[in-house]
Amino acid sequence: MKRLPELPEVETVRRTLRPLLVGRTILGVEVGLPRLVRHPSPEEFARRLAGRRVDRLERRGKYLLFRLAGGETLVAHLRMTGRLTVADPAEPRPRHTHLVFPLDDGRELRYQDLRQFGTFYLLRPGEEGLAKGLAGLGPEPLGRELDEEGFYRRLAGRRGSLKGLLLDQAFLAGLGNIYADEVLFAAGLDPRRAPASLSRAEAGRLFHAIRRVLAQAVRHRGTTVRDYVDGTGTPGGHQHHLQVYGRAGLPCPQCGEPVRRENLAGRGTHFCPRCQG
DNA sequence: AATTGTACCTGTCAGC
DNA sequence: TGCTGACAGGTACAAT
Repeated sequence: MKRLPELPEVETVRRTLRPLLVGRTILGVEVGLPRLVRHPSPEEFARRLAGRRVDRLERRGKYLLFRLAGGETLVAHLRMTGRLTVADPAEPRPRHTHLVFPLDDGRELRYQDLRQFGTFYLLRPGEEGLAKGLAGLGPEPLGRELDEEGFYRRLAGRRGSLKGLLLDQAFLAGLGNIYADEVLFAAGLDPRRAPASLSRAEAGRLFHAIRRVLAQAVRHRGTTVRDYVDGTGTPGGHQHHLQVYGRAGLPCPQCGEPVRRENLAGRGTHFCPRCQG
């Protein structure tokens, strides 16, 4: 019940890393935990990465995309406990530092990951399919490709619960356990509801709650419950604004009823049984 | 075919 | 006090 970078956290990492990395050249990479490098082999990964300049830093769902000169893309996913930070090599490396990318300005990009779940790819143009999760992502919730009407139509025929739906990256890219719960509270919808049972008005409420909650969390620079820090090592501020996540048994901020915690779609799910009817 | 369950990991914490 | 085991959750993959 305590961590995880989701869309707002990854977006904050992108924004803080961008001025430190764009225009810099990656001199090489020290791979301390080869398992994290999914494609190509760790040796080829290091060889092809050396000497590449970072042209742009983008985000897709919870993936960070380093667009490199020459057309290749370094793809990073922080999963649960990954941290990407730029630091001076003279600073001692924190525990669980598994990848180190020296830069041409004398600093280095470090990847730290307590639980070793993170994943890295180096892809040529057209190779996006090799990162399966990335290739299968649904629309960006804060982008323009999705509108209220299209969102409503996509609910039809979906089985399972609203909670499961919001966690499905192929349905919508970027929500994780914290924001799924916060969004459903903001929309006043029961996480156990069947997606196809939503009225047009309820779907509209959900659609706008998703965008409102995510945008607010980005403004707060993400949520830090334990592990998350941005590209400069700074924690986020949205944890002070959580309404239900991590508040099981505490009073609902809206009606005072104790927040309930239940296992749903395989995840701890927090909701107010009165406000989320 | 879509959905559900399990593995992957390690630090934390409840309970004895 | 110190140990054990359950738990946390994003995604790949197996199973249903």
